[in-house]
Amino acid sequence: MKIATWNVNSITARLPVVTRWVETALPDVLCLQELKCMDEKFPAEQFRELGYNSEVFGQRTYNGVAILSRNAATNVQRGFPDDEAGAHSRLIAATIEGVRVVNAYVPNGQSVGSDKYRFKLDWMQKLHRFFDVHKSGEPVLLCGDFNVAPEERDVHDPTQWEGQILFSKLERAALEQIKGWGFEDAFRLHTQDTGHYSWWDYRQGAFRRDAGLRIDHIWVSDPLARSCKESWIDREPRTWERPSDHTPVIGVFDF
DNA sequence: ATGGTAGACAATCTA
Repeated sequence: MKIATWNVNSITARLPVVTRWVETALPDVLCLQELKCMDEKFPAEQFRELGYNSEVFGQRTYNGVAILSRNAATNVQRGFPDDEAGAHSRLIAATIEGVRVVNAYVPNGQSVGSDKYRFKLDWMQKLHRFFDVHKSGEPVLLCGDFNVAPEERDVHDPTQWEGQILFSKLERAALEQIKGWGFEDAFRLHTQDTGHYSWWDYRQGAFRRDAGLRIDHIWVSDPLARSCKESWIDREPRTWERPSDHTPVIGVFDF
């Protein structure tokens, strides 16, 4: 099973780039974030032609997540169980080939200490509690745009980023709390060095300078960690015309 | 020092 996660920053703007990548990468499962469109605008037919089923949790203008899969997705869950009407579309989960796949778009948080920062920390607490119903012996995979770089080696300039949004102490602690459920970072099962990033700001030539952060992740419970053959970040789509500011993260499992 | 760029959607908001 080959699974990928990608924040596409508008699926309608990014459709050419995403279909081009899918045609050669051929993931079995593709988790998308930041669709920026409602369910009825999602290009499900185009993905159907490429052989994918789409489970979509859209939202007008902001957010929106989807799980595309070659095989059937069952028990699809949209949002947190206690979400009220008008809650952000940031979470979708489905069972595919026996794996509980959870696709999360963690809030950006804007700036440390802001209302959006507190919303981010609250949302991450909710995500932590979301796994209360699962045991770490089950095959569970949590992926998406976590909007947090876990460690210094995931940041191009840790000194500059220390205490900033995406790399502040409380965000990293909240991430550790979620991980404490029993997750392992699939990417770090195989690669230990620095210089691997999944996001580069559109501004100030960040990609050209390789001024990136590793904020998109695939986390897995023990049964999946033991069957994880490879995990990498494919930075090629970030070099294409009209790219997303994020690039796909991939994991391959014998499962 | 509060920019810089991209997207949605029509004056700002979010990232």
